[in-house]
Amino acid sequence: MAFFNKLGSLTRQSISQKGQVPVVSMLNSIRCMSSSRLFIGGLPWSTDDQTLKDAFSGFGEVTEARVIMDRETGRSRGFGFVHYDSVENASEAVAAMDGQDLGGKTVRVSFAKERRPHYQRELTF
DNA sequence: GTTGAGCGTT
Repeated sequence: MAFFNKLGSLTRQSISQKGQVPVVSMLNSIRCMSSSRLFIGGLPWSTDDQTLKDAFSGFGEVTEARVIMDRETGRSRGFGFVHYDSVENASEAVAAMDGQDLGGKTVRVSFAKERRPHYQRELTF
């Protein structure tokens, strides 16, 4: 199952990270995977919400798809978020879409970090 | 008419 394969991958990845207590970053990885929100990086500048949703709608119900726009210029910042109705579907999307070509760019798909209030932005855990 | 690692206005 892709979910547990990815968990093992993230665990090994977190243990090799520098400057962090392994168990802390491992718990962060597990916490991220308990969510069905995905971070999508490396998007072409032309990608919009609907394009993003279409690209990720083959692995389950996409409840939200958003390309983050620059608040001043209104142009894409080249990344976005996709929400699924379940963690399992999100996991399948990571396995299937990470590293794939989308509009000529190689996209990076991973579980999103927990969205935190601004006053906690500098905190790791 | 530009950019290319990152983690989002509610």
